[in-house]
Amino acid sequence: MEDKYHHGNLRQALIDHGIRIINEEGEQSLSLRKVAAACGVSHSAPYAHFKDKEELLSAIKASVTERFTEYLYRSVDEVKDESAEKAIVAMGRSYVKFFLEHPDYYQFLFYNQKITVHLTAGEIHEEDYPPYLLLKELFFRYLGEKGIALSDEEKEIELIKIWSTVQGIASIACMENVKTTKPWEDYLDKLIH
Amino acid sequence: MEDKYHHGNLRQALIDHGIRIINEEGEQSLSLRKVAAACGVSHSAPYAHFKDKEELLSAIKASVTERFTEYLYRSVDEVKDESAEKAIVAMGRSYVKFFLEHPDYYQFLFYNQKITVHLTAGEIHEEDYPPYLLLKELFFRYLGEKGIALSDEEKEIELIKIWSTVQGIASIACMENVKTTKPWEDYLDKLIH
DNA sequence: TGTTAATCTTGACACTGTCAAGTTTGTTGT
DNA sequence: ACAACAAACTTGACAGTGTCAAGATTAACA
Repeated sequence: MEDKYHHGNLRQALIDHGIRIINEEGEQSLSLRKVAAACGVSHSAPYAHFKDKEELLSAIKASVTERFTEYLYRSVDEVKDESAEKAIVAMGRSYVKFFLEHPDYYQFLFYNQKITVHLTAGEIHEEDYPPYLLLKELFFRYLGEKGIALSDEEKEIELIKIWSTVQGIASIACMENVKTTKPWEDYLDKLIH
Repeated sequence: MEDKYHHGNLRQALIDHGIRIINEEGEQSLSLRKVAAACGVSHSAPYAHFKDKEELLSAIKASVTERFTEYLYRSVDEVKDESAEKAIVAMGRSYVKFFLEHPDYYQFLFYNQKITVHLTAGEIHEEDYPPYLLLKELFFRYLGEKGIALSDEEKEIELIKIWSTVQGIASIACMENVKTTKPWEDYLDKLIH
């Protein structure tokens, strides 16, 4: 750092301060100039690392997605000695909890149509979206433990149903204008019918 | 209209052009000045009707929510002679279809944390959120038709599960970066287990 | 008909994203 | 060691933004 002309690691600093600002002040109030100032560089410095604001947001989004994925894996790991059903519920709870702990991340991750996640490279299909992979793995383990046999099609339908339920509950829990009468945790207990 | 100093119905014109712009160019590119220009009025004119940009967006949001609700009711009405289960599926399909037809509305309706819907006045609780009321009505009819008896708690849990599943599927269907292998309609067929 | 309040305009301000041009520094080839 | 080059960063400018204050126009009403 210090007072060098070259920052040293501006790219990562921009991402980190960007995440902090989004979480503290909301996405709306994140500006390139503000992030630059937070990193102690001039207002145009970010353009050496990102084509435009969109590209910085995309990088921030990828970074948040990584943290989200780690968060899910950690929660599942904590109950790794118990049943797959417990693990799925644990994952669902963490899924929602993550966004309640970081209220601005939900909108940021899922609802910037102009931003596409680039975890590695290219578009993300369900098949290589890490949270989905985790759920898939757990669900297959669940089917094994229960001795349930399903066709591939039935499996996918069930998977999408579970995933979308969790996603939907997170969505509802994050909506400030819609309140459920029961705490959201209650809706996750019977995630698998 | 004409060349009068007083527009006549500027408030509604701002809302209508606002909706059009959001749907044509996306929410990001909606500015107060642009809407004002579209209405043929000076850049500060909107301030006679809305405190700030947020308040205009809030009015637009309420207007879109109304259209959304109407859209759902219409689709349910089209199958009013069939079973409640069919109606629920029809509603689910329309729920998703509405946002696929108006790609910018999804983010706009659900993910502007700073905007709260004011359909009549005050916050919206699940209890008086019209789409939820519709689903509730259909679900109770479904239970009657099937002769299923549930406790109030069980009823609510099932309702939230159905609602969040539909919401989640809409969410997934609207995500450009996540693609399912099957068309989203397939995941709605077995909405009720 | 005169007063008042609502509606709209004009002008200004700070802030935004972006670009062009110039400056500093690390790297690389000889 | 040194020149050449490319990457990283600065400075300055531009159009567009939300918002406010002050003034102009008009409708409504006493």
